Amino acid sequence: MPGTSALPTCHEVLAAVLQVREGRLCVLAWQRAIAPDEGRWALPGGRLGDEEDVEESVRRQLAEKVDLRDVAHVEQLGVFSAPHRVPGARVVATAFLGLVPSDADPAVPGDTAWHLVDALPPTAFDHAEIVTDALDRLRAKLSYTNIGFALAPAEFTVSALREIYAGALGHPVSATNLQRVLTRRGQLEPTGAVCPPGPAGGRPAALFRFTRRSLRVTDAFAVLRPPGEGGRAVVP
Amino acid sequence: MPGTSALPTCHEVLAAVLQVREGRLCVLAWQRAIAPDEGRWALPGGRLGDEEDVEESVRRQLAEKVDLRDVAHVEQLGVFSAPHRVPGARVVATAFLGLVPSDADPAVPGDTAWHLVDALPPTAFDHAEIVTDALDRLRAKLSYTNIGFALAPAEFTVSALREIYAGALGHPVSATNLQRVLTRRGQLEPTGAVCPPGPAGGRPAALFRFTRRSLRVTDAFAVLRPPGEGGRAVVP
DNA sequence: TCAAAAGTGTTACATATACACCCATGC
DNA sequence: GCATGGGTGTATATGTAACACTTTTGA
Repeated sequence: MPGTSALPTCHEVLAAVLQVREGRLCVLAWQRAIAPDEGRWALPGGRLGDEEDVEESVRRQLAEKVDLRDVAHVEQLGVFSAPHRVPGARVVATAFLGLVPSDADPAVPGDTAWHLVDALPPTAFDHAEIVTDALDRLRAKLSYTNIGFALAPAEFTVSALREIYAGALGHPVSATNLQRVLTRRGQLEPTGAVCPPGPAGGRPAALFRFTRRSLRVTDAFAVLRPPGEGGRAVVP
Repeated sequence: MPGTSALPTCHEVLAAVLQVREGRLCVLAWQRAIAPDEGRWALPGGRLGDEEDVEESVRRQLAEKVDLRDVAHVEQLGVFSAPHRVPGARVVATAFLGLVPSDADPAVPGDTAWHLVDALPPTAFDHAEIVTDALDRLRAKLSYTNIGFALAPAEFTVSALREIYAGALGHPVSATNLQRVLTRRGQLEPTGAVCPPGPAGGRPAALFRFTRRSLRVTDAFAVLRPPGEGGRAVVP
């Protein structure tokens, strides 16, 4: 049986934590102080513990870097398992996407910083690939789920939300259409409150919130939906 | 640091291999002959080898159950890592979705059989959950990718394709609309040949093929696409 | 000529984009 | 009043579902 021999492997979890900061999408990373890959930037994470699954592990380890309450959504991206992806004994990694609302400003350790995703400094091991996968996942899900809730504050104006979507997607987004699409899908509701205008004047902006703050597919069955269901599929 | 201690773990791969057989979606499983979970049905897979990544491993191991040429598509579903998901030493599993064209009839070992996904016999460990994830993934991707190529023969009539889609999705599908949608997206092209009608007569059906036989997103950016791009996004 | 199966045309509907227009506030 | 930003109305484009209708064969 070629290839097998069942040397024990270690298992680690790694998270690409994304946040829109000042309209630009950023990822959290820390700078390695020791070899291998000394000086390069690595994603937060660490060894899987004996009595936790990978989801629990990544949440536990993120709590060491940022306040867990700041991480609004975590989801698995996939396994990175190239035999020599890190030097030394074999380590298989499960990669995660984590999202932080744009109004959170968690205290991070001194070796840790936010980096613009499109100006990433040299990264350790295969971590750049994980960031790419996280970006792809986020951008895809922005179009067919309510995942925006995890990037937005609890309450926000449509303008603020527009800026978040534009920053995350990397292209301009129309506030007009964003509001209409999200409202039609039942993702957005007005809080009733308004946000006073700035010094330059202008009509006060209404405040909105996401109706749900957990992941939900809002545009399932784009085609080939079951007959007779008319509108959108209902995904519980 | 709670939870950690870094006992070495083993890593296995598991595959939910799906095929539409006689219009019904089936999954490949083998019956365990020994404890634990003796007599229950398990997904094909096995230990990760030292010099292969998980993708290579699952393809290698599937080759032991079915001819590799019969497996048209393999993709990662995710990690299953509950601490005691299998008895004894800890094993972390990477689960895969595998797809076999409906005209393939691979020789499978004596302990292995195809089962209707909606009448699955008792399964071993957490394998039922993997099958559920595989189903969800397949059904979602049928609506926004060309993944149907992996379930269909090299050439087929629209009627045959309709039956495959209906079997996989679990609900009726209109041949008329299926042809139009897939054609418009550039997934389908006529081969020029026709298939003679059966004994009951009828107009001979044209034969079609998928234009590409590797996974491709054909309906990206359902909403919130970049401004001015008009039609569909181009995904290389 | 009729029944059966395949394929096309047409209409209705849903949803998204673009853009013009109206609203509410500070100065 | 006027500039500034916020929000709505409306036309247009796209794409899918439903269904009637035509085409092509075997008996």
